[in-house]
Amino acid sequence: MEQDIKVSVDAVVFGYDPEPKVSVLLIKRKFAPYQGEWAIPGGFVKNHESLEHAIYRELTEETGIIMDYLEQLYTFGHPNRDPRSRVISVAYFGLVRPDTYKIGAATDAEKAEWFDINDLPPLAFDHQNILNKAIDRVRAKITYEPIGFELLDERFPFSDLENLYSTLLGRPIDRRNFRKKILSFGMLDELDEKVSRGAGRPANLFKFNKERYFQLKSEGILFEI
Amino acid sequence: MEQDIKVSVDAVVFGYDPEPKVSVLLIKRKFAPYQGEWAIPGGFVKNHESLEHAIYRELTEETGIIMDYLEQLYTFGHPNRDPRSRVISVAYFGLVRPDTYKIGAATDAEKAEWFDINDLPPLAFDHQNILNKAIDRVRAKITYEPIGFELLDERFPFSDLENLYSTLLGRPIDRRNFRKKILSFGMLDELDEKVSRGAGRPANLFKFNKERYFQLKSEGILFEI
DNA sequence: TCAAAAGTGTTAGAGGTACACCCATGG
DNA sequence: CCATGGGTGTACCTCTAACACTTTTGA
Repeated sequence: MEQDIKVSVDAVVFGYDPEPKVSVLLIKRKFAPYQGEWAIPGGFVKNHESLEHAIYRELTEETGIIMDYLEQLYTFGHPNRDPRSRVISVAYFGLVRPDTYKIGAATDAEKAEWFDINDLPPLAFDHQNILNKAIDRVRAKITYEPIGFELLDERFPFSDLENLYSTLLGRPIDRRNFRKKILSFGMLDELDEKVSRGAGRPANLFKFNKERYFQLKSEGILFEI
Repeated sequence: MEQDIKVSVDAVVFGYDPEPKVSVLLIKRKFAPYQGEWAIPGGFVKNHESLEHAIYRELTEETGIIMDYLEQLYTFGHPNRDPRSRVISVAYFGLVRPDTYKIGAATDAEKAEWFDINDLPPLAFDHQNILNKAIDRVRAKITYEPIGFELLDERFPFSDLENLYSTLLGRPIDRRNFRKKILSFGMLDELDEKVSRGAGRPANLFKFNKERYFQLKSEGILFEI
């Protein structure tokens, strides 16, 4: 008997809104099954495109967003995960910076919206599983690879980084120890620029130095929180 | 245009032969393409079986081996990775214990053989990529999860564990510090049994206590080398 | 001048790393 | 009795974790 299995790609796209909260991009489904329900963006792979190309294409079509970081997460293949037919889904997770985030939030054309990861609507298919796995992965990954910077503006005050980590990890962090540790890696450039956000002393801006990171990595010096 | 993509599963199965060396199970292909060349075992997924079921089935059919540990690795989907048509492969890696290992080595029925990971033949398709990724993953994973025990007999002398780690990590380890650290987790039961292997003082046997491991894990105590 | 956020050092304790000799057995 | 692999303790040093006050600005 001929194999009859469809292949789709789906992406859990994270954004960081320095309220602080971590958000996920969801779309409202236009067609059955699960019509009118929320789902993570994605769709079927075309015959001659790569999986990465497919996910970029779908995200552009459905949400207009462009990710700053993308990584394969897991492949979900349970035989009954789609009520129509056998569909396996190669899931990815993506990270976007706040400026992109803002644009995405305005793109109502396709009915895409950001949701706080602690306040999600019910999701179509097995998308809650996918989302849970993505959250676990991001949480674990920010402790040993510097992917957190992909959720911040290119130039950011140190407190944004602090808040991102303590929000994602779900626990308070010691500001002094955290700053000491991060700066000791020498992967951040301190800029001669300050930013003031309402009350309080203005903060110095920092920039993640990717070249320096790769150099240090090749010397065996690892990022780790 | 209708989607026409095939889905296969492939598994990189590791065994540990306390020579010491780490081996991978390969099969010699019977049919084109790449007829007569070595490849990692795998095959097409049936319409109504799960991906895990598919990989277990294929491994039984092709090599007669039963894995002690299996984990999804990555999904390879480049449009040209199979010369016949579009095929995406969900890759897994598996670990087997030496007793299973021995049986597998004898199962010549399907022309399956073990190869030292440092002395491999050229591989069909993109299987070298898959293998590289699997090796990287296993190497990284044994440092933060106790999967190494799935490569040893249920009861093993401590030196087997030492040799496994130093072989996989590709560097010498300090015997005293390693033993101190591993035993400090309290995940190993020391048995009242010794084993003698040729010359030298007989070694005490140990056993990995899985229940204790999960208990400690739930208390937040993590395995880490 | 007050509220709010940024910036900054020290100390005690835990954990990691380096290191060498004796023990038990088989041949 | 000798070759081979098994088993063990200590000291230094680095890294982590705990902890509170001063500075700079906007309102």
